Amino acid sequence: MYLAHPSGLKAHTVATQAHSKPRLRLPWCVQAGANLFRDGDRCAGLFEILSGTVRLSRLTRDGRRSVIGFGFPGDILGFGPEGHHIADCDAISDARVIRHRPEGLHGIGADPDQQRALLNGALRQIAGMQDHCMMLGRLPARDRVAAFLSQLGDRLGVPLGRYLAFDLPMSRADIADYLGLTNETVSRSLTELRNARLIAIENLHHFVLLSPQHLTAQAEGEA
Amino acid sequence: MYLAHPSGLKAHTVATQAHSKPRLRLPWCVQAGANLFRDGDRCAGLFEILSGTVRLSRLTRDGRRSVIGFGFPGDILGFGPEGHHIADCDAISDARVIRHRPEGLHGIGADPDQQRALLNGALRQIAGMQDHCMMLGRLPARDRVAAFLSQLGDRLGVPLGRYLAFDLPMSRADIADYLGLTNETVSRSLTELRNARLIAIENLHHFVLLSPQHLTAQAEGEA
DNA sequence: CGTGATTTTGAGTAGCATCAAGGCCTGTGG
DNA sequence: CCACAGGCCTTGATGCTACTCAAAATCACG
Repeated sequence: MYLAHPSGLKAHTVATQAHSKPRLRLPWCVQAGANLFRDGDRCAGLFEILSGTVRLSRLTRDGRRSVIGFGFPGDILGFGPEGHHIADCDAISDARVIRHRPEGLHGIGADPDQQRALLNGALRQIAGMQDHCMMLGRLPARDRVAAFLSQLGDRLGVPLGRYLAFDLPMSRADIADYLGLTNETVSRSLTELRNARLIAIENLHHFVLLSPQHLTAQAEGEA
Repeated sequence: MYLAHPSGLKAHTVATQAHSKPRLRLPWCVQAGANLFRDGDRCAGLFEILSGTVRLSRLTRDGRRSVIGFGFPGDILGFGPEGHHIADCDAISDARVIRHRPEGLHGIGADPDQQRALLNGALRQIAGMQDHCMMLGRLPARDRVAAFLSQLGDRLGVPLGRYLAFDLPMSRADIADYLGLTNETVSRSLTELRNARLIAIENLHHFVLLSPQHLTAQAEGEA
C-alpha cells in the first residue's frame, strides 16, 4: 500500500524488528523539495515519516499532475505492486524519515505477523481511497475543500478551545491537484469557507477550524 | 482488498486449498439483482466470481450512490478492513460465485503464501484505484467513458477482426455512478464516441470497439 | 399489444476552468 | 533599511462543460 496509518502497521513493524536483525536505519533528513523516489523506481524499502510532510504524485501523459496523497508523521509509505514504485514522492517540508527493508513484502521467509500487519494497512488504505474517489465523483468544489480541511484537522489539529488549529504545509496547487480542482477554485472555496465563519486563515499556511462539526457536515454534502 | 485480478491472487488461493482442509464450497448461483453482502456486514468469506457480473457500491449520507467497482469472472472480492464490509455488493446479471473462508486474513495460523498473495492483490488494487482517482479528477466526461470502455475491452473483449466486442452488463446509471457523471452525460458521451466512429452500439448492452487504440488514446486525454 | 422502465435527445442553467490582472509575502542586493 | 524582483495567492470577467429539468424514443416484460 502507499499510505498506511500508524495503528496496526507501525506497531507490528516495530515489534518485528525488536527480535530479529536490525532492519532499522538511522533517521534520514530530507530537505523540502527533495525527492524520496520516482515513478518506476525499484522499491528499495518502506519509508516511515517521523516529521515533516511528503507528497505522492503521478504525471499524466499530457504532463498534468495528480496528487495521490500526502504523508504525515506516523505514516508508512513507499511500495507498490510488483516491487516497483508507481508514483513520485517528494518532501514538501523538511522531513525526517526512517527506511525499513521490504522483506515483509517480497522475501521468501517473510514474517507472518508483519505480513498480516501490512495487509491490514493495505485494506485500510483501500477504504480511504474509496472515500477519496466518492468525494472526487460526487462533491462540489467547496465541499471537497471542506472535506480536505476536516481530514487534516482530524489528523494534525491541536485543540484551541473548541477550535482546531494546524499548519497546512502544502501549496494551494498541491491541494488543487489532490482534489481535482484548479488552484483558483481552491482559493475561492477557502474564502467562501472563511466568509461562512467555518475557518480562519491566520496566514497562508496556518488554519483554524472554527466549527469542525459544521465543516464535516459540509464535507458530507449536507448543505 | 475489494477487487483482485486473478493473476497472483487466484492461483495462490487455489494452490493453498489443494493441500489443506477443503475450504472451497460448491458454486453458488446468485440471481440478477440479489445481494451478496451489505455495508457494515461482518465478513463471512471471500467471493470468487465464476460467471456473471457484480457491482460494489456505497451510499452517501444524502442518499446518492457511488459505484466503487465491478466484479467480473476471475475476480475475488469481499473483505474490507477490520473484518467488516464497507460496501454493498449486488449481482448485476445472474452469477455463479464460490465462497472462500477468510483464514488468510484474520486467523492466527494463517498461511503465509496465501497472505502474500492477498497482499499482492491488495497492492494491485490500490494501483488501480489510483488510476481511477486520476481519471475522476482530471478527465472530461467523454474521455472517462472512453477509458471505461477501453478497460472493459481489455477485460472482456473478444477479437472480431481488428475490433473488440463485448457485452456491457451494467446500466447507464451504474456507469454514471462509477464515473462520477449523470446518466444523461454518459448517454451523450456514448453517442459522441459512436459519431466519431470509435465504437458501435449494436444494442443497449452489446458494444464493439472499432478502434481500440484511438479509444485508449482518448482515454488518456490525448484529444 | 400495452405498460412501465430505461435510454436518448433537447433546452436552459449553474459551476468550474480559463485567461488575466492585482496583491501579498520572501529573499536579494544596493 | 529600503527597493526591487519573482513566486505564490487572491480576485475578477468570460466561456465552456456537465448538471438539471423535461419530453420523446426505445426496450423489456406481461
